[in-house]
Amino acid sequence: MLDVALISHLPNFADFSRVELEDFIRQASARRVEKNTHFFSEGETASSFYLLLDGYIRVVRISPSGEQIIVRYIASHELFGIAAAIGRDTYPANAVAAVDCVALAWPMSLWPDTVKRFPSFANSASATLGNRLMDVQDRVIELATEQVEHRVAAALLKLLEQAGKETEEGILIDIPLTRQDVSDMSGTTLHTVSRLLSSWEQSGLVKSSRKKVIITDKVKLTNLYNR
DNA sequence: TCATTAATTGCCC
DNA sequence: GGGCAATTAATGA
Repeated sequence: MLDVALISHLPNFADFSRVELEDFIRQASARRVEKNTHFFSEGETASSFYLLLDGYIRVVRISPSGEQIIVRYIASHELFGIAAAIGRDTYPANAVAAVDCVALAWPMSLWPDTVKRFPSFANSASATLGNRLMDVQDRVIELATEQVEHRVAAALLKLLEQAGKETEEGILIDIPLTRQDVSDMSGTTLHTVSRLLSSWEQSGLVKSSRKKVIITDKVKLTNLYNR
């Protein structure tokens, strides 16, 4: 039996009564997904919507030429797979666990009624979609106008926002992240990312090792990006 | 220890 | 900047 405490503190559920929340969570099922396996794939019938409780998810699309593009990462407490909210009956992208993940899943058939009954739920879903739309727009502009250095810096700063964790050395991006991953996010190659990270490491902006990036000077990295 | 996967670097376009 | 290859490093079975 799932506990309402898992979600009761989230703004999505602000106007659910205790009973309504209990009823809602009774209809959820917990889904554990191992690192590097799919929650769902692009084009699949969207039978559930999800709330990520723990972990990080990569949203991935495959370009016509077969290259993988990381569209974004999803962090804990975000809704995902909300195809119904944008009037689709299939998922628009692949959702892959970047680490071992736990999420709650509800049947998509509950979506319309839930949105109707609970403004807090509807509003936070809209906000989530709105934020993602803004991110996409930012990235379109970046890809069209910015230098590679700026795009890579922007990708790292975005991840920092979502998955930053304070450590003694700096702020760690708390997701296993290869050079390839970073290049799949910023439209460049792993070689260029490797070279950039090496030079940034020399000038003290970041520290990186295998699947790990720590930002040691966020201000300088941000300035680099704003130039 | 071995096989696999990731990262770095140099050379060339 | 990207593509490629050679090499080295880290990791996990």
